[in-house]
Amino acid sequence: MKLTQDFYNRDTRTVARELLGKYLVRVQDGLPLAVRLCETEAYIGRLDKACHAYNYRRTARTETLFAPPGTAYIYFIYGMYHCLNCVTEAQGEPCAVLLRGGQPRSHREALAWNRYGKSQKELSSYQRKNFLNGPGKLCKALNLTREENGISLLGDTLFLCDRLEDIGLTTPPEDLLPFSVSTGPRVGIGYAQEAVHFPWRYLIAP
DNA sequence: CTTCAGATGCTCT
DNA sequence: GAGCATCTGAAGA
Repeated sequence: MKLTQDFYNRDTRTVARELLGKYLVRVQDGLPLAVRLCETEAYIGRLDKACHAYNYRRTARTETLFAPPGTAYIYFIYGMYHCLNCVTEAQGEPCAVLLRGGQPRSHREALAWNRYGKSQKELSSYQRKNFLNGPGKLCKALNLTREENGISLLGDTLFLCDRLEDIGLTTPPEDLLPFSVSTGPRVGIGYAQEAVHFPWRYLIAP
């Protein structure tokens, strides 16, 4: 079923870990584009210098992090890309999980078109292999921008669920196999002093 | 496979 | 004005 507010209203690291293997669904032109998540990172404002809302810093950008759990926090980065997060913990605690990578599970043609402006068949093997392994890539493929910042993940246009049957598809057997979780330091936060080493990156082990 | 430069504009000081 | 929770294509090994 669709993940509820109770799912997001928990410790951010727990949510980040449990989001692995879940499906991110973005409805575009009536089509449910689905991605299986395989990489996430936790950001916890009250104690984490890597978090945009460290020490409860409140600015126009971080306002979304103070929204209720189960809100989408989408920000613009490096002048070109967007990153999608799920707001977590009790409202007022500025915390989120960055969605860093996934695997396509539906409408691959639409995903390829969003990402490269061409058909799936025209992609190079390099492009295929690195199709959704980055937060900017995820947003590009799902056509997510700041337009979607602040929308609820409990609604019907952008949400997470634990089975493809929830959107009228069939979950492939490989997705039902148990997996183990790897952890490690987060990516691209070299400025964050002691928080640089926090092992708050979660991946489905290879 | 790896490294590397360059792109590009918002955000906060 | 400096820096950024990134990606791409080209070039080298």
